[in-house]
Amino acid sequence: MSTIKTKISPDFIQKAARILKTLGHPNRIKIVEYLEDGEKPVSQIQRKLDLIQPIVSQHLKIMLDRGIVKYRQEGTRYYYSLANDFILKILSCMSDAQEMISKGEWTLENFINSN
Amino acid sequence: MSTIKTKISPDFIQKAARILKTLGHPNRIKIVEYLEDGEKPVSQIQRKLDLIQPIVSQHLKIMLDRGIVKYRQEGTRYYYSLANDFILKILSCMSDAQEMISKGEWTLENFINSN
DNA sequence: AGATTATATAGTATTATATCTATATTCTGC
DNA sequence: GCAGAATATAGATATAATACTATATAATCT
Repeated sequence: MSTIKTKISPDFIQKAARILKTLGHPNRIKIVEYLEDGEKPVSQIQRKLDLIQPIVSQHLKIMLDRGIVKYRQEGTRYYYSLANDFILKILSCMSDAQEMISKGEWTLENFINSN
Repeated sequence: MSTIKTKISPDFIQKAARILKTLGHPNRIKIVEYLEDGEKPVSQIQRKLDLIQPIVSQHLKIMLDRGIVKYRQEGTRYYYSLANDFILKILSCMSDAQEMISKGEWTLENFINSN
């Protein structure tokens, strides 16, 4: 019950929404998590997540455009990495949520009204 | 450069994505922020955010279904509030991001490849 | 130069979201 | 019971996101 007092400035709200929306996809979360311990070439991400190559490239492009990841090219390999460690804070926040939910302190889905 | 070490369990990733995606809309962020200091009836949210009523109700419904908000009915009024203060942590995380960006420590958009 | 590898990009079909308008529901006061 | 207020819900439509297939690019190796 701590008083958190958020204040996101009105013109930042659009950007904040964009960041959250971008992270709001399972594969992109997985990619970010996988990049946590350093840069990885596309092929390695692909194998790790068991996805076809264009899917990986497309998700990476989305995250590139939105400043979530960056890359470094070396020959024919593109090494992707997190543009900013900050992104991990959001994920670590989510792993806190996971804990709350597993402890039953938060019931995520409203099953009465579930879509 | 702190080592954050996220670990979100594979079966929680879907849920995490859903939460983030749900918050990934400007109006929903605004609603959550507005609910920060306590429950509010729909009409008040509507006036505050300058939106038409069905839009507000629909966003509230989405967040209700996903366990972000809850409500309490009193007569013809529906008082909505945050289902869990935890959501605010995510927003406070975003206000940190805002600060980083304003300080130039993070360049969000990749303007070369912007879509 | 030709073949191969790694990756990006284009095009497309499918599905999900968002917004709007219109209408239904539910409660209250008369 | 009727009128009005507050809110929900339905339906239509527009837009965006996703995933897939196919193809292009670009570097490397022979």
